[in-house]
Amino acid sequence: MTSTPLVRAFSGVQPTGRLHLGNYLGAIKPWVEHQHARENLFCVVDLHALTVPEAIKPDELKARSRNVAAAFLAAGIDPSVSSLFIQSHVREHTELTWVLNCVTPLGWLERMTQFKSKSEGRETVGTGLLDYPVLMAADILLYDSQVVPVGEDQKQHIELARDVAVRFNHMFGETFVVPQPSIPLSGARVMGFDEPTVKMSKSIAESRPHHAVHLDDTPEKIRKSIMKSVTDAGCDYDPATASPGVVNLMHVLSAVSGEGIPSISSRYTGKGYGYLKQEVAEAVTAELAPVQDKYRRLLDEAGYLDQVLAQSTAKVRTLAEATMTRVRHAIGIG
RNA sequence: AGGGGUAUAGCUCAGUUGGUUAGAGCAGCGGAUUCCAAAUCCGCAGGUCCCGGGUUCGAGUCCCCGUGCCCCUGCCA
Repeated sequence: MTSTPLVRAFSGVQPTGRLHLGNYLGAIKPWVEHQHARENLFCVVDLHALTVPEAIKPDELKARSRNVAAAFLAAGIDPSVSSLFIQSHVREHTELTWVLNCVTPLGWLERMTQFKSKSEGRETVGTGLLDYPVLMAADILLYDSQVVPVGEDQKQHIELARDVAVRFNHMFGETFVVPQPSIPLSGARVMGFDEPTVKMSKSIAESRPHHAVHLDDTPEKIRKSIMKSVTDAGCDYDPATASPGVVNLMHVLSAVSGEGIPSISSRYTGKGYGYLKQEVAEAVTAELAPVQDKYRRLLDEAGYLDQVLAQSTAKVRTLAEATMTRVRHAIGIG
């Protein structure tokens, strides 16, 4: 049986902070639902987690990387279909980064908006923070990735990866596949429960417990965070005019139940927000329960997780080695 | 490299001539209130006072060494 090769997609997730409902509904769940549509490489990018050295907790980083991988499996990523591996386990990422560094003009990095916003106000900025987009380019180019599903905030980084690939190809001959950004699969954009005007964020959630619902939260905590979520003094469920917090709650409910926003809106018209919150809390708890169950089992008997990671790593390493051989040959090293 | 300034709670900062248990505002957490939230009120928690030495009965405070950051002046095959 032969089939046309699937488009290869690369997705990275940082092992910083705990995964939350926004990560789940916005990214993981849609990935699971569409994992047969293309060849997916899911990479826990622990090297990217080093870019803010003040935040590195060496004794926790390994565990966090494994936790993220376990969460992916628990959410339904099928390791026989998709690859799931940890970035630092494939050494070629760092080697390619150095080569690409030498090809990347400094100005390209200095004008990255994420670098500017992340370095703003910080006392010291490590070189790694500036170099972050090059590491990301290496991640993508190493596997001849054709598409990279990212949100608006990461689009500039994909463009940099393209620019670097084109520049290298131009200087040293056709070596890299030039990747395309792709709209992430129709994921919900979940806003912070305590501040519904900003996207739910792992870093904010670390200092504000009720900012997010985490994948490993207890039902009591889930309920509390949702009940405490910010709304307004009125009673408006019209998606066009309702306050951000109410709209966010309706989106979350829609994402887990599949019910359309207009239907939810009309069901609750005339009722207090408390009732909506209760339903959201119950729906989220029910949605997460089986995932949490599997997640705990995976971490309890770590053998399976390690085996999955080892198999995926071996598989993707073949791709990485092939690319690096081309790169070394093109540029004259190795 | 030299000179100066600075380092205290998650953030912004107080902290007297060296003196009891290092404080405030904001943020956070819990409670009251509210259909829920907000506002308000009550309460709670949070610190290696940058690291290491020294002086002293006693050091956040004084001295020395180191480190990070900011400013100035230089050096640079």
